[in-house]
Amino acid sequence: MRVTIADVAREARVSKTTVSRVINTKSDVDRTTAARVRAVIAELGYVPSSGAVGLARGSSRTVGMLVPSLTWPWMGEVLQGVVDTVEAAGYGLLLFTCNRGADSVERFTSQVSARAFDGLLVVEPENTLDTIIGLHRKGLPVVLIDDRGQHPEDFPSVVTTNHEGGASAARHLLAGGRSKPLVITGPAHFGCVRDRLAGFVEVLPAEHVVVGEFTEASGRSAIERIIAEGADFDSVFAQNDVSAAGALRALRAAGRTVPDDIAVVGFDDIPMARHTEPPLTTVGQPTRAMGETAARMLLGHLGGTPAPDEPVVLRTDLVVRESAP
Amino acid sequence: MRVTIADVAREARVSKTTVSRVINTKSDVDRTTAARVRAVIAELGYVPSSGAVGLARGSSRTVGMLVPSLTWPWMGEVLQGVVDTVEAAGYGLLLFTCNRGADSVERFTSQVSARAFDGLLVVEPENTLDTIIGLHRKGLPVVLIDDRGQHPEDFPSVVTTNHEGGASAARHLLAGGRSKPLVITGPAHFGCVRDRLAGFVEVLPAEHVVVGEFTEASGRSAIERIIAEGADFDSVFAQNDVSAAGALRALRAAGRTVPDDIAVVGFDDIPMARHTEPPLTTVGQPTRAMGETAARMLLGHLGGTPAPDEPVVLRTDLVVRESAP
DNA sequence: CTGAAAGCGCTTACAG
DNA sequence: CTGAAAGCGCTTACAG
Repeated sequence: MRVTIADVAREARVSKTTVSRVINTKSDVDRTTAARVRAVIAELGYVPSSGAVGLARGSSRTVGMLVPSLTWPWMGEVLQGVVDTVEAAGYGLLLFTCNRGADSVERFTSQVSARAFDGLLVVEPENTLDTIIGLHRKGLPVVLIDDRGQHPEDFPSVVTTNHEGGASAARHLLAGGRSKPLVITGPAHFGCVRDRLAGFVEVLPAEHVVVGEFTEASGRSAIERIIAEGADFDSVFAQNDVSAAGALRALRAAGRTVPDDIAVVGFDDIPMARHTEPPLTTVGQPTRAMGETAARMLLGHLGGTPAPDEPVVLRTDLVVRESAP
Repeated sequence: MRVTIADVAREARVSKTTVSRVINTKSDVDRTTAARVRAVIAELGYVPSSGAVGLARGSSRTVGMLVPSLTWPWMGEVLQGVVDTVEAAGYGLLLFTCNRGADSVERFTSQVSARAFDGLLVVEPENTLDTIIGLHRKGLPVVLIDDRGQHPEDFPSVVTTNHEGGASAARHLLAGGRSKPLVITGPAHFGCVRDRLAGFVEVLPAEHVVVGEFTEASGRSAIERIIAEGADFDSVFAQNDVSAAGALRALRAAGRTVPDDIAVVGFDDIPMARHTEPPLTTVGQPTRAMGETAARMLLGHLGGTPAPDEPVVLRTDLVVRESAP
């Protein structure tokens, strides 16, 4: 049978109130009484029921996290950062991915109403931003981990320096003597895509820009198309590593040598980047730090610190490998 | 203010008992009464508090999952399989990684006593098996996702055909005309390492066996060492893809061509496997299915279906790519 | 078919 | 410094 606060109270010959006070280390408990209660707690192996505590206190000491997918290359790092931070604070992490359409979004929002968690971290799944904003308006603390650069105003979020990241890629290529870049972007409606491109072309104007889809296939076909067109280019800036990997493959298939003929720079620095042939120079995103920072912001908010209304900006960093030395 | 069952009852002019019966679709409620209650529920946007329900019912409709790391290449797939299954059943998923030593293991076990979840899925973090077994003995439903082949007897678990996987790699190399394989294993104390090796050598005896660590560096150094020794080999079976990637790199550095000089086969089929140079032939593990299966077993157990006492075995499948055509 | 009441295991004014 | 009692929002015998 479960050990309850009543058992502890009886055994220690005090009231449940006093036991509660000891557990929650309130002042105003006699030192020897407190010691006796603690001894009984240890002896009985008592642990407060999280459900009961949550009900009585009106909070669950649990944080929710909503993500579009768990298999994206950088998601593991973000999650790890979140879990580490949340666990260290004594909170639990409830994980959701609503990838079954409207139905599952609804299921998710009902968990919110059920008060299953006190606050929410979100990497936005496609078409859920309105829902998220709605929940936030209704009082749910939310922090957005913004991988797309399209957070609404005044919304607590962590972002990275996409513009500067693009610029750093351009500076690196320029310093390496490249002047005719091909840019393979991601989907055009993402803010990060616009920012990375803007940062890049400010430093190094690009005659060739192909809109990709952040997929290997789109990276590959961008190269195939541009080569078929007979375009003249000496370098590639792919806006994520996955499409950069596709580009590397297509270049090799076309008989172009990387980096001698064509230098290639990616974006993200996912684990795969060090295993491509040749290893990929890329603009690294601090994925783990993004998770940690977002979690800290949310926990802070739950603890009473007002969330910053400006997005928190984390730095990207160029990682130089063989594809663009 | 939160809408409670009392609000619904008042508005629908019935007792809380009746509302509860409607929510939980018990029989014995007048059709028109039920309809009226449902209408009020919809109108008020009432959602039962998960904490209160859990407390009253003694269960949380939440499953816990304990993993050693969230950044391992195949963990995302396992997690996705788990989350999909658990969500579809209307359960929540509480995620734990106790990678801060004994301290965090303790924190985790106290969550168990707190009844934060009804059952546990675990990919065993180093040195926690005893704790897990202890929790299971005390009545916590547990299903082990066994990536190492070292589950105790009579423990509900899902495993893969490591022995057959090793054998399939050997058969493939043999069919390709290879006869002098080098095997790069993982840590010797893992059951899966022994099984994969045993399956392999039953088909194709290996003169050269190097104990690795499932890391890129260990794969690389295994090749460097064996080449330095002047060993004669025409193929490599690396027991995971990460070390196979290291092997590919070292072979290239040593001027050996893959697959012409040396054929290479890995194990796992992580996403990276299709991006190595050349793309890696590998023994695929059904990682997502492992997660799904384990989750289904656990949910079934929570629902009353007795858990199978034999491990559930999932099939590995050879994926042929260019490194060993 | 329906409801009053007790109970799940805590916390928190309130009173002393 | 301590305790009795009410309350958090549900479910579940029990009685009708």
